[in-house]
Amino acid sequence: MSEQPAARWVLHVDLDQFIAAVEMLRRPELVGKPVIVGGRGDPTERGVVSTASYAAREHGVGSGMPLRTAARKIPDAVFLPVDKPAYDEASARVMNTLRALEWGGVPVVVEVLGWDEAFLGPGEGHGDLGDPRVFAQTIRDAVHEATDLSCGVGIGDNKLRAKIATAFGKTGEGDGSGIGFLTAAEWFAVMGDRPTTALWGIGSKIGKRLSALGIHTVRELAESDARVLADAIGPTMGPWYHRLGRGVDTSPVDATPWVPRAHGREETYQADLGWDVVPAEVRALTGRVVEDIDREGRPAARVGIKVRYRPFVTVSRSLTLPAPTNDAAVLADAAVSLLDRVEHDRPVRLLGVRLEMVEPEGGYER
DNA sequence: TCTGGGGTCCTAGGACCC
DNA sequence: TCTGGGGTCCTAGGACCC
Repeated sequence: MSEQPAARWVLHVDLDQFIAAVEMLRRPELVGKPVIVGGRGDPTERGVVSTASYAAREHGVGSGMPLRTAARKIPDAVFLPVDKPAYDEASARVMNTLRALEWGGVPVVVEVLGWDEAFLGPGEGHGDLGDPRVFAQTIRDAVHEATDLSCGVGIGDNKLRAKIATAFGKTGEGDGSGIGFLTAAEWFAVMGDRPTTALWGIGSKIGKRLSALGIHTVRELAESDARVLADAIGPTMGPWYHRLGRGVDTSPVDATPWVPRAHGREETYQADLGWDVVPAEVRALTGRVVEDIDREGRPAARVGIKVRYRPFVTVSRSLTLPAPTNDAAVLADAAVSLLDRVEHDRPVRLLGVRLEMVEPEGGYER
């Protein structure tokens, strides 16, 4: 009673503590130490942790935690600023290494997910794929050889299961082998009793809404009524969560280069901003985003701003331009005009500007 | 002690059109 | 007498991911 076609292997590659590992490559003396990368590297400033090394994670420090909280937990940790160009470069080396691999006699298909993750699938016209565990180890060896970085690999019969499987091989989360395995045959034995938030795509908010419906585990989600979920959560998301519960995912591994839909900049200020300087800041942020869309070569069709007054008090406003443009002055005027639609009675903690680009001819491929 | 910064996609309600 | 139904676009907000 399989819900899926015969296994067609998907592998998920995830670099270990990627950002911290890149920092350790150029500062070998940091290996084994609690290293925390985030913000400008000053734990007395507003900012959060981007990545903590495994040694730091042992003390309860993790991504998203305020730097000040991390500093309280590990006063003698090494704090480093985020160095985006260095991670871009290391990531490109890893992805190029993956794209050079062959599996079953033809190049693999590589779908990049971010700086430190990718899905790999068999290429068109492949021959015998052999044992996917053998290829998983080939991946780990090749990445280590080319970059000195280590990675975990998840093996699944679709992307969802491959992604979840990765953690099962990681030190601290799994058996430490570096390779995890999860297919339809193991789905309910492995995932059935876990909370719905163990699924990729269900976070704390949806987890709570599902709990309110009496759905706490992956098995309960799989056995729930998709129509009830559609009514309660929405016609698209409800049925999708139901498929997640069953481990169903038919999306292909797709190497099509990603075409960005929008670019934005936001900044949390170390000291809250008075309204006398807010318009100038919005203009400056807009100017930086215009540089990004100029590189994309498509004009902006919509402009949005975000204003945060205090933690958790955030509003956004947006408008559609009369005609698409990449004229920096016009876009800055539009962004500033949106400020008229928000309250001016309190100082500002964060400002954001977002430009949505016109669709390329023929629309987005994915 | 007090939540970054980069994104994507979905939902809901109102306006408007035929 | 008494407010259809389908569709699109726009805006604000929410949720999720890395």
